[in-house]
Amino acid sequence: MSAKDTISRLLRCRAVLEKLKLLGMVKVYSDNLAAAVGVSAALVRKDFSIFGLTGHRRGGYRIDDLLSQLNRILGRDQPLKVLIVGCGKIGTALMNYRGFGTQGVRIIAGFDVDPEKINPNAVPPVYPMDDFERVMNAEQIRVAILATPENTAAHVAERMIMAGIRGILNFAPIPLKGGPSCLVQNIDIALELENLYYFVRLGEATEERRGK
Amino acid sequence: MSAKDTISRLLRCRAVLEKLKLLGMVKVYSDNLAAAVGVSAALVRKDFSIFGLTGHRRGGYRIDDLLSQLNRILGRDQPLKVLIVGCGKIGTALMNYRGFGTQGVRIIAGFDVDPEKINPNAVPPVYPMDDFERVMNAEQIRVAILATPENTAAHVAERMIMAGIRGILNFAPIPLKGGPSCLVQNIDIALELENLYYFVRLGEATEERRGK
DNA sequence: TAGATTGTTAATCGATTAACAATC
DNA sequence: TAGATTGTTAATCGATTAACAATC
Repeated sequence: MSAKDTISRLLRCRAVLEKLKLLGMVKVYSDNLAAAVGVSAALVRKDFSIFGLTGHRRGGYRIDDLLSQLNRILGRDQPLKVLIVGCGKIGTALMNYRGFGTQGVRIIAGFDVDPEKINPNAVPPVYPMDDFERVMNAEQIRVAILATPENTAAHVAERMIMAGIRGILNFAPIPLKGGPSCLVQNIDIALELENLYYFVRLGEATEERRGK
Repeated sequence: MSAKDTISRLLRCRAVLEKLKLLGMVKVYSDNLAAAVGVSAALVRKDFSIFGLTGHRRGGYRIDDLLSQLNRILGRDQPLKVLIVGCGKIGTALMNYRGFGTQGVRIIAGFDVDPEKINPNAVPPVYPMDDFERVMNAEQIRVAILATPENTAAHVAERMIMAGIRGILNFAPIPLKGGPSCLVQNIDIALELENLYYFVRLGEATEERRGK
């Protein structure tokens, strides 16, 4: 899906632009952005043109302008509020993840069925799973991270979807399918490792062949 | 990159096949696999044909045969040994991740610069970063997970690559680029959430329009 | 002006799908 | 045999790139 890839690239452009701005830079060329994001300059301009992001012929792009246009498109007005379901190791790690603060992601609460994990006074608080629907509605949240063990993941996801969650980032070690009312993005860590390993071995195989 | 996608699909097919085998099933059709993996049957057969995986006209595929052929291609002979660099919240969570055991991924050790994190008696053990090269060579490891904070990630990655690591799965909240000797797969959690959120909002927008 | 960069169009490339002959 | 499924080819689809006129 290219729409997805286009948005990914725009998000990465935004991250780069924010860093450039902090460094005090004022303008940037498609060439610079492309190098920073790791794609071709033509593709950066193409992505921009899809959303009507414009610069100045000969003069590149004003970083401020580009950022405010990107923020309008990508929605950076309010922070992205997220719930975490499953407060085991991974869930807990994500509760206080450093990478979120800078990116405008805010973890509002965690949920678990294990009474020992509950702690409404922590920041973010951890509530019993029974409170999920209530908190979700009270805070108007539509995106959640799923981080339960494999055996409960599908069941829990169903409950979240029933409650009205529209997007799930799934860290459970089993891929889930979305549905008409809910998008699912699976993060399959074991699969990523095995995929990486395949190409590592492939590279070694071709190296050996060359070496001969 | 399709090669990457093809391998991902084959890995997912393998995972499905292993479950079917546990259930006592003997044969499977491209149709079944496709539904389980969430792609078209034609694509499953296409992926198979790229690697010469064959079944029986009219008779589908024998699960045992397919599994052993897939294992040959994807390399399931020995477990995939992995090191983790950075034993903060995320790194520690991955140290004992349940999803790895079943998939043949084995975390051999973790590393950190913080003396308080060191524990050579834990399973897996956590060593000082100074021991990285030694352990990597002793265990013949080529793939590692990077889970340090943003500010040290690039520097640490460089050290890992110098040491001879060939593949890095990067959980640090800053995308890294690979190089000729090392592949990098970035897991950018904030970006995944923002991407998901974009399409959630997009869906809501079109729903509203329909509602009118 | 001369030179450089954008914005966009057309060309290319590659992945997926459709379709069907082969065949069990 | 009749029917169903594979393996593969050709068609389609879509994303990326190349190229260049517009223009600052």
